[in-house]
Amino acid sequence: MNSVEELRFLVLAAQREGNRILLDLLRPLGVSPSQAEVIRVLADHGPLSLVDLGALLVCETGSPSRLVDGLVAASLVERMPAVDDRRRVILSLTDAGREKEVSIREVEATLHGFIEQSLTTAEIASVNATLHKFVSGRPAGIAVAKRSATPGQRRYAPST
Amino acid sequence: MNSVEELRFLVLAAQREGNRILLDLLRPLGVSPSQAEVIRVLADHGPLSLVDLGALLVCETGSPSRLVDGLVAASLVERMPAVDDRRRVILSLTDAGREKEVSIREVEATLHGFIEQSLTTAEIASVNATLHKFVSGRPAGIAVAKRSATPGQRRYAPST
DNA sequence: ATTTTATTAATGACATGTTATTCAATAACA
DNA sequence: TGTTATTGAATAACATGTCATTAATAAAAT
Repeated sequence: MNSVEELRFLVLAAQREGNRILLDLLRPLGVSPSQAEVIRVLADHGPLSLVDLGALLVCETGSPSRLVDGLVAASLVERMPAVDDRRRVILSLTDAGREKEVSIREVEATLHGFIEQSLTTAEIASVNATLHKFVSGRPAGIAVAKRSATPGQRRYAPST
Repeated sequence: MNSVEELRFLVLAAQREGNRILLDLLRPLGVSPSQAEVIRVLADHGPLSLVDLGALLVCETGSPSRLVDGLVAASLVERMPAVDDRRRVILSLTDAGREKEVSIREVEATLHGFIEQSLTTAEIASVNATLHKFVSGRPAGIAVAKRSATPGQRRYAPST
């Protein structure tokens, strides 16, 4: 197997193994990795329509209707019709959603701890730079860029 | 967003975007990326039982019964009961499967060309080394290691 | 103003990824 | 040998990821 092919499968392997770890860590919270991403994006980027949410998600292309369905059913996300455009729906976290987000951040911190145990800061920065080159310009790359431009760790208490 | 979190999403983004490119390239062949992986593994690693195949796949954990189902339905893979152990099933490529494999290798070469346009050889080697550290010891990492230990490009003509 | 085009969200369809369960066949063991 | 434990494959169930289609609304064009 040449290096490029190995890269393909190592990226796939890293995604799968990371997802499985996250799956295990999130199981007690009753949310999936994709659902956790939605909750984190809604927490960080305020109320969003479905398309705007979709543009910030890495986990899925297109409009994440079904993904949001599950979160609404779990009373973690609220759907509100937009006042100025009745096609649009505005999504925001409920109180329960905001509480869930705190737990999700704790789980993510645990996962990040695991990752930092196997990789050095320099290695992480190097991989980030290279992968960024590959995905830049594509939807998932744009989503990551938009989100990494904003603070992931909340600097102030929630405005609620 | 800190570097570790960015790493998580860049790995996810790279996997998703790469998969979408492969999906498009494979569409004319009528096989999915996962099915293509099965065909490549069967071609390179000879007849295998379902569990042995599963151990070489990165795309899935557990025994890939359903994945193989589709390939058997498409007459690309053959199921044969093992003579010494009637629980086991021996999977091998049909003639059509071997022809399909040739096309799959061409598609992969195209994809690898795309990747090599955005990344240098040194970058690829560096990412590979780092991601390998992360997945080593885990099932998907073991699968990659086993497969990269064998020649991915066929050196001799098929024995058929 | 009316028609046409574009956008938003929802829905259905199909293959995947994961997990748990079931059943047959083999292995281990008393 | 007879019983129990383990293994291999198949199956079912549920949420995902992708794509196509549809209905309602808004925007653009004539």
